[in-house]
Amino acid sequence: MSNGEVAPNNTIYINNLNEKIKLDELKKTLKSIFQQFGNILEVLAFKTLKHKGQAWVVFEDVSSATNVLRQMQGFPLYDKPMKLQYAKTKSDVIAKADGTFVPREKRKKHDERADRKRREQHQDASQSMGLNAPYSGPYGAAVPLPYLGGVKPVPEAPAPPNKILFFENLPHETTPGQLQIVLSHYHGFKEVRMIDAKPGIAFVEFGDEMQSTVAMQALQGFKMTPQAQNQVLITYAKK
DNA sequence: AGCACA
Repeated sequence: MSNGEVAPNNTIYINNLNEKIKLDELKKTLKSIFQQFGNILEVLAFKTLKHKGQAWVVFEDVSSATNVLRQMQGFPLYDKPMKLQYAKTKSDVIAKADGTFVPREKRKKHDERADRKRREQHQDASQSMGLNAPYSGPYGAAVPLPYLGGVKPVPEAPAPPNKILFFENLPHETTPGQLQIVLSHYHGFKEVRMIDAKPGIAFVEFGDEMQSTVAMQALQGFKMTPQAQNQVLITYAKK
């Protein structure tokens, strides 16, 4: 019964996100990981203390959200397994498309007389939570992959943009040739290097950081084969 | 833990 289940919704509510990641990056990353499930209308995240570590991903179709929920539950992102639920309420973009959107200011028009005296007596408790940027790594620490039982590798320092990308979580049987086929579609692709002693990872070089960034965002979370379990994680290589 | 509409 009251186990926290929520009715299907276009929007996925995510929590247990790594709060150290800057919102811009977080939103981009979520988008690139989830876009494979369907068209995303919006990704929202806020920095207020009440909303840290949370995000909303709005899909055009409920079925996309449902697939995300089934397939990506617990997916480790920036070192933390994501917790996914349907959002409790309809997102504004959806309501606007519906024609059911009610602007927020007018929404409390229920008891027009009951609360008329309640003018904003907020304490203005200026929570100085403005610009704390704990660190500025763009893509966050590499995610330790198979996410088995709790033992984590050392937290890696976040790497700044780099024309070389670091791929993890590849199926171990992946060959450089297979990867090259995928990568050759991206502008500026130069070469892929794999290490026999370390299956599942690869270094991929592009002409510059712009090109590597485009490829990273396009390929983030992809699967080498349809039946592959693991979704590939891509970060900038450490310099 | 925490469900918004920057």
